[in-house]
Amino acid sequence: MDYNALAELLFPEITATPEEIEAQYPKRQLPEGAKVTRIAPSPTGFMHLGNLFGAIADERLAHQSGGIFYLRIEDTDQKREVEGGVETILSVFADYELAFDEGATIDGDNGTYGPYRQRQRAKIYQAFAKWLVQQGKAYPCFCTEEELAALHEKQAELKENFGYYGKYAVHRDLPFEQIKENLSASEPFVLRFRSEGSLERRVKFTDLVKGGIEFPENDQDVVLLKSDGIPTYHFAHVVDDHLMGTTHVVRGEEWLATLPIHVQLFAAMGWKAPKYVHTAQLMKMDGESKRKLSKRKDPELALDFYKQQGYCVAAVKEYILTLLNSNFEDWRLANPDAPTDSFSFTTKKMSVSGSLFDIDKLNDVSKNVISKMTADEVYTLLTAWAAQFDSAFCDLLTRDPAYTKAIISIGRGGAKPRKDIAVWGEAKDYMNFFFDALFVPEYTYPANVSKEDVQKILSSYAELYSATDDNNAWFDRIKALTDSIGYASNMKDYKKNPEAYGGNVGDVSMVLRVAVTGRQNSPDMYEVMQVLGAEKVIERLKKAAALS
RNA sequence: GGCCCGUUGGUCAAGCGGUUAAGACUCCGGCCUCUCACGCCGGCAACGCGGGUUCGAGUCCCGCACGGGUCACCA
Repeated sequence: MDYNALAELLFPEITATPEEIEAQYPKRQLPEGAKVTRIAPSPTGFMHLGNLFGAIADERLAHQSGGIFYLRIEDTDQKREVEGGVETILSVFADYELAFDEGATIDGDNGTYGPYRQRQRAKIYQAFAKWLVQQGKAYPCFCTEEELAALHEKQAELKENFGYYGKYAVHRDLPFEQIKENLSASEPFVLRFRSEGSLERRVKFTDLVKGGIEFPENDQDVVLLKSDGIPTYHFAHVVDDHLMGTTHVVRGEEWLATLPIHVQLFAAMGWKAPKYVHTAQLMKMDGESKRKLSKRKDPELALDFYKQQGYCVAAVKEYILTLLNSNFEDWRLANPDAPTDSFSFTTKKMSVSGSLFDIDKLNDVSKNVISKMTADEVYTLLTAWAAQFDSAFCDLLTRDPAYTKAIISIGRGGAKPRKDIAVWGEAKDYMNFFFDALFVPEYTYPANVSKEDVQKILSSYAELYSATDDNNAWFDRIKALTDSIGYASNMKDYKKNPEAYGGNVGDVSMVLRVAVTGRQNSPDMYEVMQVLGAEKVIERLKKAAALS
């Protein structure tokens, strides 16, 4: 077989040589040890937690080492591509503040190792494919989908391994004349790799997460170029990551099974393979068993869902980091206020087995993250969320920013900050009584306090309240009121001899709390009254008295 | 079915031949306290099974079981 003639027959319009292309992608000039990583999603219009998982690892690995983190769009499957898919990807990474040094952007590409969209690189892959054909390492296969399906069935019956290999690789040695004839009849074909691998031989490999692994060589004649001339993942990965100088490929462990193919392809091209980091899958409970997060089955794990619920970016990132590096949590405990970027991320601390996504843990992390924010930060994030998902609430929040910030400030700062909300979606319930429009009181008083006493407490306190009191003076007044109606102002006294009193200072406080906030749980009453203002407090006391 | 990866409390996980088998989340008590939250103290709860190796095994080896992944002109 004249492979040069075959190459010309197959790719008459491709003139670029591998050398010429390589010249356009010079070796990157980076400091010693700098890692080049990439995130390479498909524009399917859907991003979920798993995508972020890898992206955060990529970003840290690159930027921590003074390297490059870039975005490549893997749009080789036109069938699955949706309109705006690239925009979705870009907006998610923008939301999560993952900064790319180069790659696809909204108006094109940024960087000198592009193009960063694979379909635009078709000619590049084809040039390398042609070169493989010239060496007899690749050949056209005219099998139809039906024929391949039939082959699969036959192999199932015979209990043989599935796929296109060995004796089943029927078009492996098609005569030149036959190929020429098929081509002139416009028969579609794919370009397959001619595998010299054998299941008898084993290859050893080191994965940065899994450690040493060993597997049989690949014996499949995998598809390099699909019938539309666009490469499969396998070929695109090898060509792109070589040309673009990727040093570390971070990807999900579902790729482990195809690693023999990639290793084989790199060797066939005469290139050095990158280091691989196969990350354990994020799992989800499905009935009794765990399973990999699935795009189709788990829409609630779409990043959109978190955005809608009002999980803040910092919290989601922080949670992912705890999953990604097992020592992150301890580090955070020891360095509560350090920026996450100062944590030294390492592939050595990545888990080998898949972990279950735990919403309770995320909520806990989120409460901590929010509790450490300033009131201004919370105000900015909360109103931004509300603007998108609850515009009526947003109007209330932004009507008087100083007032809203005062609400947010309650219990904030100090050594023991409140941790009331995990997601912005909970904020409305938490603070509703501060807004008349949302104030729907439920006047349920302590059972041991008589109606008369409720009236007494409410009317007396309406006269007593002074907004200029400090916290102690404020409580002294309540205690005085408590004594005046024959209740115990000292809890210890009360506990010693409960029969001697009608109730205690806690009961009195509760009556006031119910009247002012319309419920039995609230943040610190003194602060609540300060924020509400004397006028509103007295108005609420009177309203409650009238309705009780 | 073949191949590959994995298996410590409900969840996330330390552990690297000798530990009372850490810690975090959840849950349950208690304390603090004007409620809640925070905080503090305490509690429940784990090395998949069977063989080896060894004075000694969660840790090493071999089987098995179970779970997961993968076997496309999808990535």
